[in-house]
Amino acid sequence: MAEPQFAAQLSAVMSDTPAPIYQRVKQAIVRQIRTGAWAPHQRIPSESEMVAELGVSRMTINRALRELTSEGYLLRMQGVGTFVAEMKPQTEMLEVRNIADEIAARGHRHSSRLVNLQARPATADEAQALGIPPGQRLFHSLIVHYENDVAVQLEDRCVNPIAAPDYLQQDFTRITPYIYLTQVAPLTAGEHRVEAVAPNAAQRSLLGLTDNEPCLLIHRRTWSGRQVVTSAHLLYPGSRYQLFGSFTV
Amino acid sequence: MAEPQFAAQLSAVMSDTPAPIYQRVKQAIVRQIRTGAWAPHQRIPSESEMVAELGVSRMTINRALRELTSEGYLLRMQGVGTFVAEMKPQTEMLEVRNIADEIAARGHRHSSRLVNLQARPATADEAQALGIPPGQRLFHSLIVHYENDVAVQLEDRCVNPIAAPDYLQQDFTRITPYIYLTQVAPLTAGEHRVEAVAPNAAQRSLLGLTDNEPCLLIHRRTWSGRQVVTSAHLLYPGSRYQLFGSFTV
DNA sequence: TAGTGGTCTAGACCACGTT
DNA sequence: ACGTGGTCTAGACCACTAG
Repeated sequence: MAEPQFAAQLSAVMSDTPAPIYQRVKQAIVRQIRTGAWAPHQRIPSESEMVAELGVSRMTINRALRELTSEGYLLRMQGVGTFVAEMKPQTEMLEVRNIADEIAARGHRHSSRLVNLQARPATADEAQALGIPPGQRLFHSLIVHYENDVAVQLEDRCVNPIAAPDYLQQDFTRITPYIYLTQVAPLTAGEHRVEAVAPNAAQRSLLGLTDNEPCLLIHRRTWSGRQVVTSAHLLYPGSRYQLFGSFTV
Repeated sequence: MAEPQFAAQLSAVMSDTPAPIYQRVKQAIVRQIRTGAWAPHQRIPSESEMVAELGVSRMTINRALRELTSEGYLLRMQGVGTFVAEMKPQTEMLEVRNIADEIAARGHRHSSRLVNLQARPATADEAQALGIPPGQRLFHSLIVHYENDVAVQLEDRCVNPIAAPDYLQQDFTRITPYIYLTQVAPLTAGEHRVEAVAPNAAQRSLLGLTDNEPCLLIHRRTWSGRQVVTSAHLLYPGSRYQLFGSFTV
């Protein structure tokens, strides 16, 4: 019933910061969890108990608890109570950014060379990736991206003509396919896969690789509604590119 | 002033679903954005306008708008208004999961072989990664992880003795270093980097690779407070492992 | 039946930016 | 001065789960 420690924690937070009440309540709760005073799976005081102990309206307590739930700190079950969530930093994340943005963010110059742009029948693999019948007409583009004139990405892309009928008429030295496609077909979902591969002779030549150095291959598919808009293979020289991510619990 | 389209949208959503009001308001707004009726950077009706048009309390409208803001759909500026956020799915994410969990999730059997476990002086690189003086004593472990007896990860890990003094006494065939370390030193932050590399002879031997196939290398550092707890190199055979991620806008 | 969280309201005061 | 979003309250009704 009495939660002197929590009340003390809160009043401590109350006094020093001029933050909104719901923020201070959140801070106090996170502190209880971080210090271990409230362990995972443990039930924490109910909304009405906090209202009584802290002298704050229930809506304010509710907002604090709701936000902490959506942030992964708490689990709530109607009719049961509120519990400390299990610390699960098991699935951390890596950013996958647009190549042109990434180069610009480094303060470098992006340029590209259009190697191929045509309509042709889909191979079996391509048809499967795009969700169209094998042999059906698709658009294909092959572009090398440079960072300060050094090749950093080989973009091998298939496009569903239904989603972007004017794809072949674009100037892909001025606009990247990714940007164009998001303009004509607002993307709603996507997936990507990363693996390490050895480039073949044609790929080595296009990227200007002399030895057989390993490359990162990102295979990305993008949807607009139920329709696959595009399927791309992005090949990066291992020595010139890294994926990076950081996280905070 | 009059927003017949929006009001119509909302009443449509209102009628069919028995969802909470704030949810229906959110859906209606998202629909306005998805269909392009409300374009990026465009100002949308104010809270009080929505209250008048939709006959809903301001707190309910406020909750809908607040949640959509935290979900990235909207931008709000006090004293100015609420605006449609720019669609920026530029930085998509890849999951990086714990190897044991990942194998278990596939319904396969995880096992591991402890190749090395010792205390030794830090090399220059290791010292830098851990944030300790070069030559200072650290713990080192080298473990091969198997999925159904096929090697899928080589885990080369340095540990800060300050953070985990009993590291050498653990049985790492029963508990993975990652799990042990999160137990003794609650992690608060981390970073990782992924690149494609060619494995050396020792690495090939430990992973049971015959040819010189490319590998994914994940370098991960983990903090507990201001202290680096551990720095690990995780090496995956390219043919046996892929990172995967999917996203929805 | 009693307690929990989930939602909603009508009204209020405030800080902020524009005019 | 005015309209904006940011916050807070006191009270209410409901759905759900447990004993």
